[in-house]
Amino acid sequence: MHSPELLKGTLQTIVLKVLKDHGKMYGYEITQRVKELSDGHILLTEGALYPALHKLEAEGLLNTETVSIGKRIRKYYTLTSPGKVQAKERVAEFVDFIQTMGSVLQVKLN
Amino acid sequence: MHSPELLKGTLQTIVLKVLKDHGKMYGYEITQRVKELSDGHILLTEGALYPALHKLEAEGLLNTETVSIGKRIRKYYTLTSPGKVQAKERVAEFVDFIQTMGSVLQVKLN
DNA sequence: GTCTAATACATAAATCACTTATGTATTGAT
DNA sequence: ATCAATACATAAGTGATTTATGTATTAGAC
Repeated sequence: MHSPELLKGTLQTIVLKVLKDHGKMYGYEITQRVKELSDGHILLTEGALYPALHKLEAEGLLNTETVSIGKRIRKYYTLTSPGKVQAKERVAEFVDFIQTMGSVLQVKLN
Repeated sequence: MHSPELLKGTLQTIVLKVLKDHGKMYGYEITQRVKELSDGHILLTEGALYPALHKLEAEGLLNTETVSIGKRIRKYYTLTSPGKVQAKERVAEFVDFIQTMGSVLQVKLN
């Protein structure tokens, strides 16, 4: 894991983009996918993820569909149309931020 | 300005690296330099900067030298030896973080 | 056949960096 | 003279995230 400080403010961006790239997903699946994509470096905590999902849903960026797998419950999330727009915007904003930080820290990112 | 969320956790890294690159600097000067380097995108607030400087000093990463310019006071900060090491580590950590985020968000940074 | 880890959701209290607000005082510009 | 910029500082409030806790199912190890 990285110093978790840096991760602050990136959770929603990560969730939106991962959902955009992988379509319908449920919470636990998102944590696993992000763990995979980050090579074990980013471990989303449930205490952060679930409230974030609820918030994004309340803002109309996500739709939910609850499915029963045997006796276990899964809540699948998908992006709404505004959600797709937001995903794009958030990623663009992040890239922009990185560019700026590159200038300030005088580092090359590639 | 960017969404300020993303900036969280980067303040110490910025301060340490700017001090490493520009040598002896005082607080206000740091805000101006960062503003310049970031093309006006990153505006450090005093309420964040001064406490951060005090904290870094308390941790032994910075040395201070108070100078009177006429009747105005300036507190110049320089990196200590551990401060230089930290500057390097923090930047490396940030670059690492960016790399990881690039994988998760599937974006190319360059 | 039972115990542990993994799966899967959820919420509440505590933390902590940072914003916002406020304060003091000097200097330069109009 | 007045306002903006320079230059420091601290305290209250905010809010995303961590940590802690809770419930319940399923798969694998021994």
